[in-house]
Amino acid sequence: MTTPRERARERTIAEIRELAWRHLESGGAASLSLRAIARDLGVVSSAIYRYVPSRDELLTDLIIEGYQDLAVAAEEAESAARARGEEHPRQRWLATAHAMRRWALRRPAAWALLYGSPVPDYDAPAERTNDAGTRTMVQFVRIAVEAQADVPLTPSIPSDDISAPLAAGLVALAGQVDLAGVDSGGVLLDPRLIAGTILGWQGVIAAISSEVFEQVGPNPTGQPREWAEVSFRLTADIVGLPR
Amino acid sequence: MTTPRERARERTIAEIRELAWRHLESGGAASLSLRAIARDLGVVSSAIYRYVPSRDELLTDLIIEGYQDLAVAAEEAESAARARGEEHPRQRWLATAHAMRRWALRRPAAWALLYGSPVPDYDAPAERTNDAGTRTMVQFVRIAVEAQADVPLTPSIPSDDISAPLAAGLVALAGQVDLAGVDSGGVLLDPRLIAGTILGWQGVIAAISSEVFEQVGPNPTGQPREWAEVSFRLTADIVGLPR
DNA sequence: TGTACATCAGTGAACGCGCGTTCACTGATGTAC
DNA sequence: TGTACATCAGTGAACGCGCGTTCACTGATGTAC
Repeated sequence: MTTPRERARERTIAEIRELAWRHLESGGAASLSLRAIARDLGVVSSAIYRYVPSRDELLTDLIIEGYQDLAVAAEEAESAARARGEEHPRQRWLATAHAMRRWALRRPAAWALLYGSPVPDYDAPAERTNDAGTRTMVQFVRIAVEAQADVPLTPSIPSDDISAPLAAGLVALAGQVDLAGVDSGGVLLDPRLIAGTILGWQGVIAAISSEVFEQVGPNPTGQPREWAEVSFRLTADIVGLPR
Repeated sequence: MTTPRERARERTIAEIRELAWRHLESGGAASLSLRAIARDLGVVSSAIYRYVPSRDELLTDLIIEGYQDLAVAAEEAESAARARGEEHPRQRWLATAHAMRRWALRRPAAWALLYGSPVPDYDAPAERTNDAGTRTMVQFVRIAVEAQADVPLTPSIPSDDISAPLAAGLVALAGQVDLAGVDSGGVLLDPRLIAGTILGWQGVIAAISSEVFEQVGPNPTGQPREWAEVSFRLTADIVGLPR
């Protein structure tokens, strides 16, 4: 049961977030300023402190919101691919990757906030951002695990490349991730599969960052989407998803 | 023939660069301030304008210097590997990648400046940074080309994955890079090799960024060097360097 | 239903801080005759 | 070798800007009796 006052409050908070994103999109995290938001809100600068405890808190909220929004886009794209009849794990993997890329191109500054260099003078509290931050990774893990249930995957990582301590570290790492909704049946404990999935996920992010941040210059190949597709296919190969 | 005054001037400029790096290392590009440098230099704030035309110019200089320093470290590491008897292209590729990683771990903020998200309110003038920025890439290209002269490489990119327009784009891209010192003999015009090298280079950078920016959390596997080695080997596979 | 009180949104001034850049200047170091 | 002048490093004040955060306050909106 919400009172009108509560609803007004919610609306104001939502508007603050929206304005914050707009500033972020145009000027980067360093130029996110509570005073500027207050100005846009048509309110005196001290008034935002009714709604936001501090600049850093707002940033943390935005980061979490960004991860969630990205993950939702990625999950919806996978569902849509399934609905379209693209049910092979590889197709779903690629659909997920392309959805992440589209999201990044639509919101480059948001992408930079999530996957660019850390914001100076700000430390993201890992205990609050971790679950949201690993959600896309979990999605890739789920795809890999479900594929594994069908056909044994052969990640393109030679077994010899992974020492016993590293294998142990990978298993421990997998244990830290919130794998709700992933029915692993113990499969995930295969260090090569964990390694492949993480590296695949990392590869997807890398390809997107390279394009968004224009590391090789603007539109280097002239065929950005296809170029991304080539990269993404390689990441699927790393995990060993059959072609 | 340099006068004492000129030498003093050079020393001051060098000191400014050094202080700038120190600030960069501790606070990121956004917190690079001419005033702060002046303070450390023991001089009034307006005096730096004797040596530096503006903040943005200084940033550009630092970026170029960073790329060059990284490239020198990478090139020296490859030479050292050769001198050690590690002459196989794959060994040299890995030695180069590891050198880049060590550089990034030693100078994380410098790495962020080069390969992190773009600095807000600053546009790097591509015509001044490009040559330095592609120098490590050229090194990988050289290794690939020299390997190709020995044994034909088979990049792990199916030919079918590259359309005619993309192939043309890749060839054009290769033409833009300063390939001084690389005797290609026309080999580089193979789009798959170009694609593989770029993706391999990109993969090396991605693996390093992931570690430096702690994208999967701090020290996720417990075996950072070995984990990097696994990633780097995959990048060598992409280019098709024989094991 | 009417009144007294509590809650909350928003105000306005202020604190203390930092920044890039310009400008007229002093005084030391170099150069030309 | 000595003097007159030019060059250059560094000063100090200022302009105009922005920021996060605190604090005592007004006035409207809600709540309890």
